[in-house]
Amino acid sequence: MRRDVFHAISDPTRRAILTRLALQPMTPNTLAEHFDSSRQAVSKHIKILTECQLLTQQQTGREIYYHFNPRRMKEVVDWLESFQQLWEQRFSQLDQVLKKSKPKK
Amino acid sequence: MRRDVFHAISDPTRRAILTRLALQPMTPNTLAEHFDSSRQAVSKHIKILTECQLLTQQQTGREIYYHFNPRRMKEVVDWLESFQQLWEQRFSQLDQVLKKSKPKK
DNA sequence: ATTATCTGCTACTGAGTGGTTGCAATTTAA
DNA sequence: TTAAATTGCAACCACTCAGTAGCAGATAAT
Repeated sequence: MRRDVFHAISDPTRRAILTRLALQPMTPNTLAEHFDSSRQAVSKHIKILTECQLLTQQQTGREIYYHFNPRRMKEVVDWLESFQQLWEQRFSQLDQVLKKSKPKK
Repeated sequence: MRRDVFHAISDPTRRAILTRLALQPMTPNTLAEHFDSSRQAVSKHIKILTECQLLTQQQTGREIYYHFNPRRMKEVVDWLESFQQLWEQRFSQLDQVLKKSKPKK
């Protein structure tokens, strides 16, 4: 089963959950109150987010607080940055081609 | 049918396609030669990427060159940046709490 | 004119997804 | 001790997804 960060943030509900938990750690129950989805649906999203280490657990009694873990989000940031770099590099190569062809005219 | 950028980049093959096309515009056939997937599979990914405007077409004769369109990728960058901002803001709020509680000790 | 090439579209298949329901385990409250 | 609360897990359902195979339209080559 695929459990990578890109897949995790592809769902809008999961992105909303991440936003909530980035502001404040919460238990599944209190988290579910902020969404239209049921507790079980939210819990399933939490499981996916935990499995790819975007969330960490902190149990106190029967309650479990879930915290956002920014370390894994870096994977996405890194990909985007390298992609942007690639894209800009392509244009600089294009510039070189244009400079080389300029003297010919 | 869900056709947003986050879903589009959730597939590793599609990310590889985007990387290829960011370097150099290509036709589906030549693009498929760089992957293990069949032409039809690649073509399906191209369709998805085109529908969410991550790719643009440029037809010349019977060949269609697909170009990467960086504008839509900004949606992901923006979300990540606002998320990062949120995350850092949370810590600054935490700092304020710590500052307020410090005098008490 | 006929054949080959390039491409998109549709139907199909197996796997995965999001959601719901019910249940069991653990912890807290009465 | 008994009842309520919090949570995770498994089974199920309708839907989507990635991939394959076959076909049709348009263009290029012979």
